[in-house]
Amino acid sequence: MSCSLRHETPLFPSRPAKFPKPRPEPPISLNSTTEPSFSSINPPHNPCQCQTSLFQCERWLVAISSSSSNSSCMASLPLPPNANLQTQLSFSKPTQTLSPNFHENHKSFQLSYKSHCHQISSLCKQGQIQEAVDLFTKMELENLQVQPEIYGELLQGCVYARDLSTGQQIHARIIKNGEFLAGNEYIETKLVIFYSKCDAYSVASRMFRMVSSKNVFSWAAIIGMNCRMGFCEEALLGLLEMLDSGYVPDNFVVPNALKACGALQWIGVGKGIHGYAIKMGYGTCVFVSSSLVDMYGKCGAMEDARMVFDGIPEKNVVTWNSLMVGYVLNGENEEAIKLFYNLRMDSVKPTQVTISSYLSASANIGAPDEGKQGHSIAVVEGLVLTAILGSSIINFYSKVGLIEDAELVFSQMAEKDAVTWNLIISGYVQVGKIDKALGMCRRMRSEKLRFDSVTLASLMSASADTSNLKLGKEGHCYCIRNNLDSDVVVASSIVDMYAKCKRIDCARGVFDSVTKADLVLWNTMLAAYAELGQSGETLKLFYKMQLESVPPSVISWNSIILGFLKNGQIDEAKDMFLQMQSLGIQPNLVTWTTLISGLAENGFGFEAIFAFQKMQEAGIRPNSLTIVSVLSSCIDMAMLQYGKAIHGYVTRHVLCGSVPLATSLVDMYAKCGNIDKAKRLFDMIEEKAVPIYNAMISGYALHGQAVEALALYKRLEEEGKKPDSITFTNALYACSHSGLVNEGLELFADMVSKHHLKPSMVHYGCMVNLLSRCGNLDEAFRLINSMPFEPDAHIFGSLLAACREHNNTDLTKYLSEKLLELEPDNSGNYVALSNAYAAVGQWDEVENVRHLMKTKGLMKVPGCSWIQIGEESHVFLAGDQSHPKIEEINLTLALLGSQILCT
DNA sequence: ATAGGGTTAG
Repeated sequence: MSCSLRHETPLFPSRPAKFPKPRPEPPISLNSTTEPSFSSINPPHNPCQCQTSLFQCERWLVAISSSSSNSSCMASLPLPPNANLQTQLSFSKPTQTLSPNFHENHKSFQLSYKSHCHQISSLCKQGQIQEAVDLFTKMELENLQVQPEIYGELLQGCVYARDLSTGQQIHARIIKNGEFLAGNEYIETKLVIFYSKCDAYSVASRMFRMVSSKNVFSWAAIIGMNCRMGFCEEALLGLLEMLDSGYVPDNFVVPNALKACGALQWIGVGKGIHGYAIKMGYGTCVFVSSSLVDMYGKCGAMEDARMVFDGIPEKNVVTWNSLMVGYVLNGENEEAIKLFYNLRMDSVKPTQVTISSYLSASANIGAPDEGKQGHSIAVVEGLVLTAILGSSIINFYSKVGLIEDAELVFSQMAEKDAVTWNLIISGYVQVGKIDKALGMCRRMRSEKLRFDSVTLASLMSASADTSNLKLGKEGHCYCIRNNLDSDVVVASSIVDMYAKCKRIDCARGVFDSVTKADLVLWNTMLAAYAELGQSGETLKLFYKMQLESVPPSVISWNSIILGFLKNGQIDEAKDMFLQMQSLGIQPNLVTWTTLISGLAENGFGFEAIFAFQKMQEAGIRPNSLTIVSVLSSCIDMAMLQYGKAIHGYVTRHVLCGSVPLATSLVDMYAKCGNIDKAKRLFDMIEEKAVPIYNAMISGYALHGQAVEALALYKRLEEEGKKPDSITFTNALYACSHSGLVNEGLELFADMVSKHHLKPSMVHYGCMVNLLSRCGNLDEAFRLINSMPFEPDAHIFGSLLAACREHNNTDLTKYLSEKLLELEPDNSGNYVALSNAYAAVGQWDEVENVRHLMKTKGLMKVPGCSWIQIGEESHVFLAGDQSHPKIEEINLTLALLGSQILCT
């Protein structure tokens, strides 16, 4: 899989457009070419003393009021791009001359006036604001005296349509009318409501402060606007000020105030308002009680939310939705799902909100059947597939691993936004379909949607998963150019990307550049050091985070333990394991599994098994990873009986089905000496993955059953599966163990020409071993010369092992010098060395090598629990086929010509 | 009055 972008549309544009910060309101300047903003709108105290004139500002017509002292912009009228100023002016300023037959027509004018007003009103209610304004203009042109209510209706129409610019035109005409409408409470209130609803924050609040007549409606509008725009404290302050000035917050204000409490999680204030609402008799208002349910849910008080909910006699769908949202928010997904069931039983018609929340709950607990029902109900109910509903469905399918279904919904959606795209992208990333994710990114860009921090977090995660440093760097640069790198989530993903691409220095650089690190970011950096076994750096960071008042989570502790284990510091790891518990952090599944596998990998098989028992006593259910680690310890200790017990546990707890686990079990039986049982288990597995074949082949190889091993390799090929590098290591080892030179050579050739695999040092090592064991040292040396790399210690080890046969003192001397120069890095090589000395009878040297091994702490073959150096070597091979050093282990065994000790 | 997206540990 290639993520190269060379021949594709570049994912990240090299010269991105400036990334504008979202602005609630456009800037203003009379001589600027941009749209005027409202920040400089400064309504005069007494509009009737003002004269209003109109100026054109590029495409904008601006109403300017000139009072005696200064002139300021009052409102703006957008003009169509090619509008002629003159016509526009005459259009807005009808002549004052009366038509000659005015009086004759007066009666019919009155009739048409009424019908016009009625028509305007109904047009406004239908949301046809433009048509209403046209009719209104017609009335003005006909010199009909327009009553204040009409302006109110029109403004209300603009509120429905959220049409800011048309409302501004109405405002301008109100100002033009000067004396007639000045100080009209109804109009002023409507204007405040209009600007508030359109989220024109500064105009609305300024105007509200200016108007002489405040009332419950304008207060409600201002509080609501503050709430919507996230100024929750201001909203609540408004409520207090309102009460203070003697206005009585009604059942329209209370929901907004409750919303602010919910957003701030101020449950105390929320409860106060709850009390007020009950006293005022709003308890029966479904708007108020639904808001209470929502507020308690947002504050995490689900019992209270439920109590309010249960006390509502006439619930509507919003009430149900609010409670369900609360459950989802507080992680009580099962409750949310139960509630949906009750809602259905109550014959409540679900809305998009219902389905979205229900799907969130289903996605969170990975309940495919439940979620599918939600999708079906949405279809049956004929709900429109909006961006939000569609996104919820996509999120659900991708979280339960049904990416194809997510794709289908995605293709059906007419209305997609950045969230929709981000969901499908992260869905692909999560299932490892990185190319598809990148393709979606390109499509997203071609639809003129910009990548945001969420897109980049997914992209960085994709780069991390594939160790694609090039893509990662490009993404990082994009983040810098577009100010996305200040987002901690993005920063975490960048740090993780650099760490997984083996650039710990870059990771640390990015980490250090973040000013407000959160827990996840600290944990990301800790994990990066831990993975490398840099326990010192991990620990330093661990202390540093606490100095900066970020309390470590169980994840942080897990990294500390991992760091020590990766560095072989078993005692320190165990100490940390105890420390975390004394500080009240309970080890979780990951902690136990880290500990168990760390102990196993460091050769502490008994301790690993002991820890596994402790884990069960602590009531933590192991998963397949834990079992694999324990099995590797069983193999290590050749504890067939315990391995069988684990097998029983796996069967009882239905943990089967995992490929690594099945592989491990086959491996365990094979390596613990029960090859027949291994074969029986192997045959029982229906869908056999390549690693399971590898385990079985390795088992046969270890038992010297090379013919069976090669037959299995053939079978693997016949079944159309692709042998991998480990398959060849094991099969070559079988040949080498049984001295099957021709078969080995054939395998080696197959590997290169038929399966296009590049032999690694290990494969060359196997071949050298095979050739030299069969006495064909010339061929072995020829192969070494043809290798694309310098021979390593293993190769010399192999050759040394061959010296046992030849008792060639000179060659032993030469090879052992070479090997010692290379500083043999595992005990296998030392063993080979010592065996070679033993073969030529240099027992002093044998003792020297043993001593060397002891001082280097290498008395163990990696993954092998015990060896006996000398004429006979007994080895218990540890590790399953996914052991990180499996190739080395297999080779070491080949070197040793070891015997399996059967139990 | 209610709804959708991203990052960390074995």
